[in-house]
Amino acid sequence: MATIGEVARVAGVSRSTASYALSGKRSISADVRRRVEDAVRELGYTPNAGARALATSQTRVIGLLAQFLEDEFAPAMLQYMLGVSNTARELGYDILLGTEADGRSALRRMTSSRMVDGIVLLNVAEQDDRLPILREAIQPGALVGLPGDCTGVDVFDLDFEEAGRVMVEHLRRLGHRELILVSQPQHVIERGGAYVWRLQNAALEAARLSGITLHAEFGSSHQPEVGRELNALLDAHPSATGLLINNEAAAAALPSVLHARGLAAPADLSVVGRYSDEFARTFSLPYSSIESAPDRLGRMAVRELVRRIEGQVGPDEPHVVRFVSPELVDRGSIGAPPER
Amino acid sequence: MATIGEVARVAGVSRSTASYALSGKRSISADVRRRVEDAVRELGYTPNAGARALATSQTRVIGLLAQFLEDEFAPAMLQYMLGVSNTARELGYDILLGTEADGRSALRRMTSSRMVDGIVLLNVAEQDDRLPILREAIQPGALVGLPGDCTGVDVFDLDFEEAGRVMVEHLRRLGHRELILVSQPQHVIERGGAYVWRLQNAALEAARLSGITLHAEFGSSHQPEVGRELNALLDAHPSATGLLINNEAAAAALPSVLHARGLAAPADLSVVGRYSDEFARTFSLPYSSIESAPDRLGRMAVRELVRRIEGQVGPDEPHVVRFVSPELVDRGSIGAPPER
DNA sequence: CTGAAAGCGCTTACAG
DNA sequence: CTGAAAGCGCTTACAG
Repeated sequence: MATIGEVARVAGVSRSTASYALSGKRSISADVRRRVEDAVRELGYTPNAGARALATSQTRVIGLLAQFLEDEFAPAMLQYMLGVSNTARELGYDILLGTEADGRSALRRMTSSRMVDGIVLLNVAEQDDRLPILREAIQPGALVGLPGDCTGVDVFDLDFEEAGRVMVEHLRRLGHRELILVSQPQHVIERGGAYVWRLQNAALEAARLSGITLHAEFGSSHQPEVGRELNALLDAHPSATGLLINNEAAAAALPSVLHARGLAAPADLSVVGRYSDEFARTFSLPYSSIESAPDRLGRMAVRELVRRIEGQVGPDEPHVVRFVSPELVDRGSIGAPPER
Repeated sequence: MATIGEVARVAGVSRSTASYALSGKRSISADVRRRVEDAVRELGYTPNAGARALATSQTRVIGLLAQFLEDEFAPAMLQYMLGVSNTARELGYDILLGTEADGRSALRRMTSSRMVDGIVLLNVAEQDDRLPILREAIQPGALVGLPGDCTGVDVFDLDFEEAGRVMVEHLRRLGHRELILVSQPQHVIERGGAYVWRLQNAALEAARLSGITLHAEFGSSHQPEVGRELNALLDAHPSATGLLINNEAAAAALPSVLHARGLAAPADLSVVGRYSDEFARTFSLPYSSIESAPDRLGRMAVRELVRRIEGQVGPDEPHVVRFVSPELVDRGSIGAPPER
C-alpha cells in the first residue's frame, strides 16, 4: 500500500509538499499540485487512518453505544442507530459500534484508547452508570435520552411529559372519560428508564386535572405475555373508551388482540401510541401515534456532537438539553367514545 | 492522557521495558513488572490505539457492512449485525459499522485507509458489486450470503436449497398436495438476492418430483401490501392446504390475515416459514419455521475471519464455503391437510 | 533481564 | 511556493 513518501517520490517533491498539496493547507503551484494528484492516482494512494490520527489527534470516528436489553424492544433501537450512523457519515465520520451488555467497559475502551473523537449514548437511564465514565473522558458526548444529571453532555430526547399530556388531552376533548395507559415493563423503570414515568406521570396529572379516570399499567416487552396482559386490561376496565400505548411490544401485539375481541378502532375503542412512523410501517400499525422521531433525535445528537468535536462550540460553552415536541400522526384511530 | 513514556519514567525503566512488561513478550523481573503495573494504575494508562495500529499494522477492528435496502425487512438484518458484533467483541475486536447505501465506498474507505483488519459483508448478492473491491483489499473478508463467485473470501449461508426441499417434503409426508410459496419481492431477485430463487427452485423441483402442485409467488416487503397479496393468494388458490413463507414481512403480516379470514393453523391451513427464532418471538409468530440462524451465521463468519486475520489460516489456504443445515423449529402449525 | 534506537505513516511548525 | 526535520505514541529487532 502506497505511502505519502512514495507519492512524494513519484511526484518529485518532498513529503511535506505532497501532504500540503492534498490537504490544501498552504498554497501550491498548479504544476506541483497536478504532479501530486497524478501520483496519487497512479499509486492508488489513501492516507493511513491510524497514522493520521496519531499526527492530528483526530480519528474522525464516533463511538455509538447501543444496548439491547432484555426488557426493551430491539427493532425500535435500530431506528436510533441508523439515524446516528447515517448522519455521522454525511458529516464525514465513521461509527465504532458497541453493542455489548457492559456499556461501561466499551465506553472506557473507546475513549481512553482514543479510538473515537466523540461518543453517542443511546438508551440513557435516569442514573446511567456510563455517564461518570463519559464525563471523565476527554471526548465530548451526546445522549439520546434524559438522565437525572445532564452536566457535561449534550442531551436530546422526546418531550415525554408533553407526550403524555397530549395523549390525554386529545381524548378528553373528544369526550373520553376513562382511559387505559400501557407503559413499558416495570424493570425498565427500575433500571432507570425515566421516559416511562415521565410520560405516565404527566398523563396521570393531566387526567387528574380534568377529572378523567386513567388506569396506568405496565406491560411486558415480550410476546405473547403482552398480548395476554392487554386482554386482561381490557377485561378489567370494560368501560374504558381509550387506550394509550407507551410500549412498542404492546403496540405490535394490539392488532391481533383487538381483532380477536372483535373490536375496531376508533369505533369501539380509541387508540393512540408512542412510536415512530417507521415502526408503524414495519408492524403495519393502524393507530394514530406520537412520533418518537428516532432518526431525528439521532441526527440532532450527532450534529451537536460534531460541532463540539470540531470546535464550533467552545469547551466551556454550556451544554444543551433539547426536547423534541411530540407530534401526533393521525392514522384515524381516535374518535369520539362509542355511545353505550 | 498518559503515554508509555510517562509510565516508563514513573516506573524508572525504559519505554521498551515498559512495553514488554505490558505485552509479556519477553521475560521481565518480578520487581520491574510490579513497578510498571503500579505506574499504569497510578497514571490510568491505556495504550493509544492509533499509535499501536501504526506500529503493529493491526487495528483490532473489523468492518461490518450492512445495508438497509428498501425491499428488505430491517428487523431481520439486526439479528445478523448483533451476531457479528457480539462475537467480534468476545474475540477482542471492535466493530466499525458501515450502513450507507453505497457499500462500495464504505468498503473502499475502511480497507484502503487501513481502519480495519478484516471485513464482514452482510446481505451479499449473486453479483455483488462490493466483492471486486473486497478482493483487491489486503484485508481478508467473510460473507454472510452466497455470491456467484466465492473466490478469495470465506462464505457462510443457510442452505436455502435444502430449506426449500425440507418445507415441501415435510408437508408432502403429511398428505398435502397443493401448496403456496410466498417469496421475497421480485426486486430482491433482480438485485441478485440469490437465496430467493435458491429456495424457490429447490421447492419447485421437490414438488415436481413428488407430483405436488406448488404455486410460487413473490410478496412485497411492506405492509399493508403484503397483507393484501396474501389474501389474494389464498383467494386464488382455495384448495391449497399449505403455505410456505420465505418473506419476513409476509410472515409478520400473516397472523392478522389468517385471523380475518377465520383460518387457524394447522386446522385449516398448514404454515411453515423461514426466519429466526428471535424474529418469531419479536413478532409473536406461532408458525413452525426453518431457523435462519442469523446469530450463528454472523458468529461463524467472524470466527473464520479472525482466524485469517491472526494467521491461524495461511493466506493461500483455501477459503471455505459453509452452509448451515436448515433446522425446522416446530411450533405446531403443520398438520395433516383438512378433510374437504 | 534491560536499554537505546529505529521505524510505522502521517502532519505541521520552522526556515528559506 | 517548497523542503528538512521534529513529533505523534507505540512496538520490536538489535545489542549488551
